[in-house]
Amino acid sequence: MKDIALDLGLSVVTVSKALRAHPDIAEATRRRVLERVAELGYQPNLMARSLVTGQTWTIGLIVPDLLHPFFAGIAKAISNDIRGHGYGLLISSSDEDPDAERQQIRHLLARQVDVIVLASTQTTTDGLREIERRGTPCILLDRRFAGAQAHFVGNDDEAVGALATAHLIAQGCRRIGHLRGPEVSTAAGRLSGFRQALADHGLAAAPEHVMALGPSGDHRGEEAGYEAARQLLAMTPRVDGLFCYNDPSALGAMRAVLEAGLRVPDDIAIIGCGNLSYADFLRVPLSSVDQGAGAIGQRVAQLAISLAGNKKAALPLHVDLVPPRLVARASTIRFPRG
Amino acid sequence: MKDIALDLGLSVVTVSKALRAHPDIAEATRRRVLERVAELGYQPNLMARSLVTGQTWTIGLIVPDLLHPFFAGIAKAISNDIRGHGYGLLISSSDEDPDAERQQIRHLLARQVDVIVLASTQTTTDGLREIERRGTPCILLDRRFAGAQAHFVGNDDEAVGALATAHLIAQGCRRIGHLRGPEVSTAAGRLSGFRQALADHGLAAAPEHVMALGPSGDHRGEEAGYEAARQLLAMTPRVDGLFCYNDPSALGAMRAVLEAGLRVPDDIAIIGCGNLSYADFLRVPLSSVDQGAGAIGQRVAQLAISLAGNKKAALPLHVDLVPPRLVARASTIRFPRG
DNA sequence: GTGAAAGCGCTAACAA
DNA sequence: TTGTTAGCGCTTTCAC
Repeated sequence: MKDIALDLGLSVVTVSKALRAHPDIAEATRRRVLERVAELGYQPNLMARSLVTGQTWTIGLIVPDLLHPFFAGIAKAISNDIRGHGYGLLISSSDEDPDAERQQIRHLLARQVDVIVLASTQTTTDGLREIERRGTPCILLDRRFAGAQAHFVGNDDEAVGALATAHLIAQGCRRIGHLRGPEVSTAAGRLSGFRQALADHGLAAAPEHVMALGPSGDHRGEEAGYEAARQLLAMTPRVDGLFCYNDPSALGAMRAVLEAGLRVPDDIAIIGCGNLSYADFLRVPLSSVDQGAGAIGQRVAQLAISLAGNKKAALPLHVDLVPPRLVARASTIRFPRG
Repeated sequence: MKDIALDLGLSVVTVSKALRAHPDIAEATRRRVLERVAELGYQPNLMARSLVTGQTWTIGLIVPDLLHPFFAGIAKAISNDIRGHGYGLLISSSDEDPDAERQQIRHLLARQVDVIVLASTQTTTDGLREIERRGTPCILLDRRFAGAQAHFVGNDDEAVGALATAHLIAQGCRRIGHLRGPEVSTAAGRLSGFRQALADHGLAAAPEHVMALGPSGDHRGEEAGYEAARQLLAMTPRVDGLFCYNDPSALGAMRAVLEAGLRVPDDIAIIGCGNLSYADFLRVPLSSVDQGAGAIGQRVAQLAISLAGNKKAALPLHVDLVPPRLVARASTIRFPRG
């Protein structure tokens, strides 16, 4: 295409420089070039440029499920925030499948992305080896790993658990249960925050009041929550407050409680996590902890951009814990003054 | 990297061919090469390859809002379906902003994507000119345009409207209203299907029973639906069935109806469109028309892959109308057998 | 079956 | 201020 631009009697180099506003180019020539470029609607081939500069202006994102509002929200925020900086976002959904995820990682690496952003479904840190070996900066999202040579942006999950639990305590709950999630950092953090908040108020959870939701994760969360809550209701003494790993499980738990002829929040107050968009419209609007997907996405975008710029000097590992926000609705509000 | 592979005493060419399972390469050499490649964890640079082959194995996707479950579902399905074929998905959210969308189009073009998939927010077909000029195949998604030189995959919106309306009629509604959406093909199609279904049953909508939701689109759909429904309730005679452009507006409408002391579905049956995931958990579970985002995504993926292969011989314009599916819930079911 | 030469579209050094 | 020479990492003829 530059050949075509040579009908200005210039060399390819000059045009190239003019296009990138290189300092040592005459204002007049630059004008002529830009004008002709506009006429022809010419656009430089970014691939070719990348091949020589080594920067692709591409950020790779791998999430377990694009349909999940949390990840979709993050993806949207990243997309919006990098747009103005000239970056593109290569997204793939790993479908909660560790093998697919590894394949995606290799794929992104082959495409020479500048940064990889990864909400991993792996259980080990092995999958990251290849990324490290290539020297590609990596940002872990949401789920944390112990010895990973990667940056991290996600929620402060202990704060999530503590926030929800403290709220239940403030609403007068004293026998608080927890439906805990799978064996990933988020679930562990929320459980730990739960325990911490109880301890801070001189309380403790009865062991049988902490139920695991099973490996279903968010998939069949409603059913898992329903089942777990039914078991929990059979315990004596009964819980009077329940913090659920996520909103779907909280929904299921609420169904179980209502079916048992109990009232929410009077008999049992229920709070979830995720603040899904339907929370307002339920039979009993669901209290929840908002994770701030938008904020997470913004911070990821900002970090990714700075990493993409500094390909050589690896920045020190950055850990960014986004604070959660409590959204109290009818399912927990027992005292109007709250 | 190939240089490194030259420690096998082969030429770059041979390695290149071996990697791509070129026919005229000795099985023995191929083995040696692949072995060494595995040892080193070498991966060919896809950019460099693209530069010479002209195919980038990249599909560009632009949607108005990645957070919207309809588009997120499509994106997820596309991502999953192209994965195995070696394609990558470059996604961007235009945020319902036509200018941002045009910028994204140029960006994708500069990146030499093989196919552009676009759920456009444009009102005219001008934005597509550049795509055509470049000869990049284009698939329009969801929203249709009259004279566009592009393929189309989306819902059969007339069928959406007809399906919902026929269902209301079958449930005994006779004075059916419609909250219609903005001036895009989807809203027009649903309105037209609505009218057609009524006509097919010897009915017609009173003009004052068709209310526009205003330009809010899906954004503040709930409020828009609430407002529109309140106006509708003031009319005499009152509607006994209501087909809403989307689920959020149906939710708002339901709120208005319940607040007015009327029953759903006994006094007014309500159906939306989109089948959002919360529909099951509402005070009155909401009937809806499912658009089949997954199916749309699959068909897009399939079409995109075939287009990406045939860059030279432009395929005949393909129009793929995915049939909608009725999901009847409590908000419309008046006759248990219905 | 293998390799040498040429080039994809662009930019980095240096020279002019 | 502009142009020349190289070369990014790969694939394509087309000889050998």
